[in-house]
Amino acid sequence: MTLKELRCLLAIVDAELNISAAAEIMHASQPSLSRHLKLLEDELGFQILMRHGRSISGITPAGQEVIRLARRVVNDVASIRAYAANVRGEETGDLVLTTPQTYARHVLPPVLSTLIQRYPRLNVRIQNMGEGAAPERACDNGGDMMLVSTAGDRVPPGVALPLFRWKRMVLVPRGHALARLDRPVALGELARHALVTYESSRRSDSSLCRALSDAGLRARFACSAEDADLIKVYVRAGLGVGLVGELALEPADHQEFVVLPADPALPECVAWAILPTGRVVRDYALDLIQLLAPQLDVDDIRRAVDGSARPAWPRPRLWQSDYEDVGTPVLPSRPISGVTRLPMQTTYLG
Amino acid sequence: MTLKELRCLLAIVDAELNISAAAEIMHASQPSLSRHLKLLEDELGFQILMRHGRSISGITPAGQEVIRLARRVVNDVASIRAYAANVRGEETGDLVLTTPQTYARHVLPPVLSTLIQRYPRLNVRIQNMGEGAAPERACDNGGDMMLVSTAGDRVPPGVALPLFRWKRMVLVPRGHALARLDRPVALGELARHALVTYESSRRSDSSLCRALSDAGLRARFACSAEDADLIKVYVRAGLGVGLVGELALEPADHQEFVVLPADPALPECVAWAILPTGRVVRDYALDLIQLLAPQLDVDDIRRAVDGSARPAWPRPRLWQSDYEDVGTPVLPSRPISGVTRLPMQTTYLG
DNA sequence: GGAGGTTACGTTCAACGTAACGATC
DNA sequence: GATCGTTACGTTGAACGTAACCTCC
Repeated sequence: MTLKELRCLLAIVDAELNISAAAEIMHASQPSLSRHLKLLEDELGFQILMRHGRSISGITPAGQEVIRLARRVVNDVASIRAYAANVRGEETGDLVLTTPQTYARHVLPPVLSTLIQRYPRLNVRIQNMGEGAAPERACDNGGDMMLVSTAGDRVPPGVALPLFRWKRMVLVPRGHALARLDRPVALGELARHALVTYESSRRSDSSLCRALSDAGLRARFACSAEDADLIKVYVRAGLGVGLVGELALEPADHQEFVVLPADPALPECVAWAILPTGRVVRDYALDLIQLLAPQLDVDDIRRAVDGSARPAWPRPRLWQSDYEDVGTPVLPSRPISGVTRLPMQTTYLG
Repeated sequence: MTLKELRCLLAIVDAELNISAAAEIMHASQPSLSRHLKLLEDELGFQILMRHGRSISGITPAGQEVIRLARRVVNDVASIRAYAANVRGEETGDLVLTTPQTYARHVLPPVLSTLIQRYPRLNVRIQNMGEGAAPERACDNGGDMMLVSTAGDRVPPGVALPLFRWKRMVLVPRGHALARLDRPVALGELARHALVTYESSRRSDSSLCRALSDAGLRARFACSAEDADLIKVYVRAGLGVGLVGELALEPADHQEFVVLPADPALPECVAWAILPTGRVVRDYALDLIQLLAPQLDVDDIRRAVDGSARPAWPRPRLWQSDYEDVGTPVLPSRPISGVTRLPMQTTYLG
């Protein structure tokens, strides 16, 4: 069994069981992958993938488990590489973020700007994700970090770091019935209007629906989107009362809309960073977390990821709406890596 | 980076940094290992091992971490192999047990006999271990399972399965002052005599010492051993009052000695099986656990090992001294493996 | 000078890609 | 007949072992 065989298997699986496509991705010939797969199956003594004659049609039950284990192996190898890159003080690499649109649009820009200033050759890739969706397959997608919002207690698997808290705000066009309130909008008032809010709030177990049903009320949705900016568009178009994260509000929105706090009974949301358990985290990924949540301790994070401790995280601070006004975010002093960096040529004498 | 390189690194480390010795173990030439190590170090960009000129003198700090990660990789690969062997219904393989002498001598014989009957080609290797020693490096030694005793709450790392409980018994020669008691020996009486007991009970945080000091008493040791049979020898020689696990008592001992229960204030001991977290467990290892602790659920164990659940284990039963009298232990019905076994030639159609 | 690690070199075999083939839709 | 996987085969290069070399006790 070789790493190459395992990587081929995963490539084939990730290419939706198309060997030719997987071969392209791996920059190898198709027969080569075919062969590696066969070798692996021969060694294990059973089929991993099911065949319809000559085409691959699925994964055997045992294959599922093999794939899970194979993923662990290649992740572990990636960890060694990442660790070495940290030791070398390498400042290049990939950073694959899976994040809801709201963070990508309203939280990450200044933060990533600072990060890229520090690591000019860093390659950040932002993968969009539904506001609250895909909590299960958290970090199995190979990404380095996932950002999620929760209002309840269901934290997805992996190492979950509470970054900051934020509140939802009510958004109505000037001249709307609620516009003259000048105080938090009560749950009852929310229930009386058609709402325009996040897709994820529509689920009956969402914090919004639960807060309303706890008060004996029920939400009525005019329209929902995954994207706070789209929500604004529909509020502007008069479809209903908007309910968005304060993160998404910019100065111009306060000009155009009337923005009111929501009933305090509507729970705060928490932004979490989810790190894959056991994988070594690159220094720049920790830097990103530091920028998002200065209250977190880097060593605590490392210990949590490698499983050697289960720290009690500090309560996250409230997000300040106009991040830029508070000054450009700063990076902690370097190096943050847990080990002393060795210049490559140094000969280590005992 | 290849698996071979990682394996070479570990072989060198495990051969106490002697490449030549490691080469012998790996059935390869010494320059080959030397080369693999160099390739790995070149790829990582820093030294893993420290050199005094041409001899290897130690491990760099970063190297320690690389070794830790490398161990994880090769363990994970071993897991794939073990899983495949389970799927194939393979009944051959190694089972490396690390166990205190008492279990090896008094608990395992009938159990392993049954196991070997079921798996005639199984290769069991028993590694001796101090009665309570080496709790940290639990399963890092590459073994499949570790048996330990605890009387307190300090359970070593890994997946700890409570197998059974046992009590300590007081052992005195016929004619000894305590011999006519015919009732449990009180703590005060124990403290008045020189004791002959397990090495591990000598530690000031042992359950024996704690029980005595809680009663304002202090133990006096005449002699201690890791081996219950040695303890009997010294009791026979009149060195003091013996204190041994009931497991270690055989019919002949009741003839020769006077055996009395110890004060109930002396806590019961629990026998634990420690499995390495995350490693796939071979079916025969689970069978062994079943024989030792029929109350444990096989699927619970699998879930605990792969990290997908953290079951509440049932309270272990009390060990019965004369195991053989209760009948030969029986194995659960087969197959216990979590997956359907595939005959090797079967073509899986989707 | 011996134990133990590195360098040099020739050989071998494993892995790759091209091309031909087969099967399935 | 187009798509996709397998088999066949020739070539190349990576990895191994032997032997020579170095170097520190």
